[in-house]
Amino acid sequence: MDLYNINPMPSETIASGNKSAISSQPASPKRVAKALLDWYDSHARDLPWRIGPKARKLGRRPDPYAVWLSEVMLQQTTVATVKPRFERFLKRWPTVEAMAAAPLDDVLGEWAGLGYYARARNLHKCAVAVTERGGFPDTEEELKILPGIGDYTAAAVAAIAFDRRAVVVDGNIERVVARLFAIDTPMPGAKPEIKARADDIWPDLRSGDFAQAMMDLGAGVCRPKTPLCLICPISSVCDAYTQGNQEDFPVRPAKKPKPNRKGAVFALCNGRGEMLFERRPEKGLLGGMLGLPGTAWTADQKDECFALAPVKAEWERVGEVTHVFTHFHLTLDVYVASAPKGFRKSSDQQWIKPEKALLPTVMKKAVSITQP
DNA sequence: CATACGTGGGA
DNA sequence: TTCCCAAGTAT
Repeated sequence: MDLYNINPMPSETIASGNKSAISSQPASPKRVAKALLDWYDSHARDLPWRIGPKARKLGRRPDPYAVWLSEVMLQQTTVATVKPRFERFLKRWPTVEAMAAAPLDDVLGEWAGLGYYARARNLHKCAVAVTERGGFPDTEEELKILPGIGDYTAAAVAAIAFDRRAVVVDGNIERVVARLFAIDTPMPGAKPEIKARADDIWPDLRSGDFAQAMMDLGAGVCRPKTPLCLICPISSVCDAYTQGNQEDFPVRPAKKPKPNRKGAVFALCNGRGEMLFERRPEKGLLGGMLGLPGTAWTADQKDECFALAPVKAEWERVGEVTHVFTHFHLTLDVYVASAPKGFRKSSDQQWIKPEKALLPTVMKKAVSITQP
């Protein structure tokens, strides 16, 4: 017998987590929403971009700029990673106008290490667009037009920053709803059904708090592995919990294996402790970021890669680095040389002290093994 | 609809 | 170690 497949205990005997739990039927949408909002009132996470439920009820609203910035940073990125980076961004550019006025390369540099660099390019583009129109739009429809703002972010900003009723569906809410209604359609086909079921229980009031309540529940209670159903405020109306198979939802298709790719990068050093970097093409992998010059990254490694080196020199192989991208494994040979006399960098290249270069992680790894 | 697009942390 | 995946978007 599954540990969790039991009847709900009397609320007094359960951890303080679900004092606000729904105790009995009927499980109307309104009761589900109330149970989650009550739970949020006492269990909301304290996050730097968030106005907590108490202050929110007193009329305080979060800065749309901060909400937007946090939502973009949180796309496919953990809260723990985002927290300090969000603080740095907000300190450096306190307003959307300030960010819009900054050079794109500064925004990319501040983003270095966070991944999915199209987000940073779109972040800057969006800041410019918002500044031109005099501020953030306050509807889902208008938000979704902006660069880097899709279904999720448009709904999240509309709900959290502007208190619009918007059905917000991220990975957490997807999981909560899939379990709540035991939706066994495989992802991503289940998305329309999940959105519809979320819509059913979504309240007209406190839409933003409800979105955050669902996300907090998904992150801390209705977790992907070993969900804490015993302290869940809505376990008694959860179909998956009733069936005892909460971990089976949502249903995900088997993942495909990642192919291997190889390449080489060339670390050219000058006499001033600097290294030669170049700006990567605007589109594609690590687009717009600084990196070491090198070969393309392909399935078959070529023996003679030195044609792609920045200059003919005494290249010494110092080792290799491995890195895992979303869709492939990379092994990078790393070569080092001193710039020959009379070497002239091209206009798209720049000399930077390696410890000061703002680089994507894979490039940081490559640079690190060139250091003594 | 499928694929490209990063990274780090936890089990 | 290996696998999973975290507040997705663009094409």
